[in-house]
Amino acid sequence: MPTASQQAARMLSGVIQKPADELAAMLIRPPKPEMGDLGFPCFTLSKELKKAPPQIAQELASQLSAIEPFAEIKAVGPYVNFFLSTAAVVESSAKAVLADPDAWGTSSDGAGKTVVIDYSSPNIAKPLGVHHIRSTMIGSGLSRLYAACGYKVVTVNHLGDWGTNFGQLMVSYKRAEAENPNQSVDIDELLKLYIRFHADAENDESLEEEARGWFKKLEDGDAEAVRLWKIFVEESLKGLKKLYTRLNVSFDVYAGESFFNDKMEATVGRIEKAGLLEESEGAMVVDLETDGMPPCLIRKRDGATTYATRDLSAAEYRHSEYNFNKCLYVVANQQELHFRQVFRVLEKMGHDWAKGCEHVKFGMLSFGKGVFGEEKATGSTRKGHVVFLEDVIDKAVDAAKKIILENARDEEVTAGAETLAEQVGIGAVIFSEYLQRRQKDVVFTWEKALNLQGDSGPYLQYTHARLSSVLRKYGKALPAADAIDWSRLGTSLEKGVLMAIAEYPAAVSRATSENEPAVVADYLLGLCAEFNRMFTDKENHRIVTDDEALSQARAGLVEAVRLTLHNGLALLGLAAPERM
RNA sequence: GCGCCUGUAGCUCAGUUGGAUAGAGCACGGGAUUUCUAAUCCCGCGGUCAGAGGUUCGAGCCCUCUCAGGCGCGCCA
Repeated sequence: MPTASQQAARMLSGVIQKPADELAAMLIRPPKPEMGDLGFPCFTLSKELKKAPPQIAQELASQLSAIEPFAEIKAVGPYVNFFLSTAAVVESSAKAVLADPDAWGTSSDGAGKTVVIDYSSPNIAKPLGVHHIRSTMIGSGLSRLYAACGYKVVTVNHLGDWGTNFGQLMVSYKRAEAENPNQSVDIDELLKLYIRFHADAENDESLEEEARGWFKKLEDGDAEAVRLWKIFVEESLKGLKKLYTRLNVSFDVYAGESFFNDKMEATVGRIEKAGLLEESEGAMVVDLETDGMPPCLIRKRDGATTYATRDLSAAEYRHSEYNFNKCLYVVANQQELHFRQVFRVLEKMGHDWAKGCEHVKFGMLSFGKGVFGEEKATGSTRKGHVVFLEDVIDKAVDAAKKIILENARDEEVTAGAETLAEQVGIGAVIFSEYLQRRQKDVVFTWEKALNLQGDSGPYLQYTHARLSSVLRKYGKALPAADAIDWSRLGTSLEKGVLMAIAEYPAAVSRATSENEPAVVADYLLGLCAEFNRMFTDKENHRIVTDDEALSQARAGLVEAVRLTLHNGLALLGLAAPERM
């Protein structure tokens, strides 16, 4: 079925000597709905026709007669504006949703393609801080977005489970164990050990040396070092997964850095074989001067590999294992140069597939005034300057619970307050990440984190609860979409809601192509605003009325909004409560 | 010094590939509930789109330069 733009372009093509696709590209959306749904600017024609744009618009409009999908075509200033008929809008919105709710917003754009998404990827052995929410939410949003577009998605958590910090932990643990033989190793205890190490190391430089020694032991396979490492990893993962579950986040694969320990030599061999490896200042590097970048360090002076080597190895592994078309790295801005280097080296190695690798970068999270004293601060786990993600979630859940109990309108809400508070509080935390485009830096404040009103997750969830509530009041099953008399809809508020519904699939595909889940969040806020505007106009837009046909059409509209919102919330990982 | 990112209302942000009078939320002031959920909605207030040039019939958007902030630039990851 041709889109409205294509149809408008075809009609224009009949009265202007220009190909329809060229005209379709010129169509724009008028700034206000009263002005029409599509607009054709006449400025460019002005030159060749030697007439004023408004005159051209008049003449064109008079030559066009409004036939479906348009109800009216008229000149407005220098534009020819097209007004869609309500019937046409219903076709691409309410009817489409109700016909197949699960398919609404999905596409087959990515059919047959695989995308690997590397996200969250925290350094373990310490709990997640709020800043981890960025990669975690952007990545999980993208994984659902790509799945909705028909891609096969493989999500990977590239855990930081290797490095000298484990040596530090071992030193700290050994010292603690000497004082207390029953020293625990749960996640909270590990953090204390970490902080303690850095506190102790300030006064005793030998500790750093000792930590490097322990890490060396770990690399050499020393039994005690390996035993401790395994315990640390296991305990960390336990805490981590608990939090992921609450956030509705999951991974297909946990392949941490240690996983590539035995794979890097082969990668270095391939780099060498490609003639890329050269010696520089005692280290082995790949020169990237012709690419305008500093050299990529492959092997340190002491022969050890680097994180670049590890990422090269991981990319090769991922490609051979999953044969991806795209491989996304949801990692902070800071690593931009690193990934540019890695991708370039992969290309130089002859890996054509490296073109499918993409760094999905995002801005930094810092702490606003009042979080750690009166100045802005960047997080430093070493100083104990962390806001734990779990604390943020818990506080948000508490705040939600308080409001739920204050506002509880019926027994069922009160009875389900615990579960609901968890859904709403976490919804607020998740959604706050989607409130701005990923490239923006974020300043964390408790006030923002705990906001449950305005542009927020709870606002969307509240709207969903309202929609559900009206449908309960309507109380009847809706017939098939074709059996509903949609012509009963037609007020400007109703049309606004229908138009908003119709835009959902485009929002999903744009969010995916731009790797920007925030587009969906933004869309949902707009959809809810449209609905709430209509819903609060109780005089003219009552849903349950004595006029059965009208009620049915409006209930159908409500259900279409609800399903769209439901699907959108699911994409972002938010629960869609039916009461609150 | 070089590279990447950001700069839009007091604050936090949108702005759909260059089109019409630049939009939301928060904050502030006013208003809406005898009837489907007020975590909502409506009205008002609020703008030199960082600045200067340029391209264009038309620029928040494209080009150049400047300014401000963030991040990065081999042996931490």
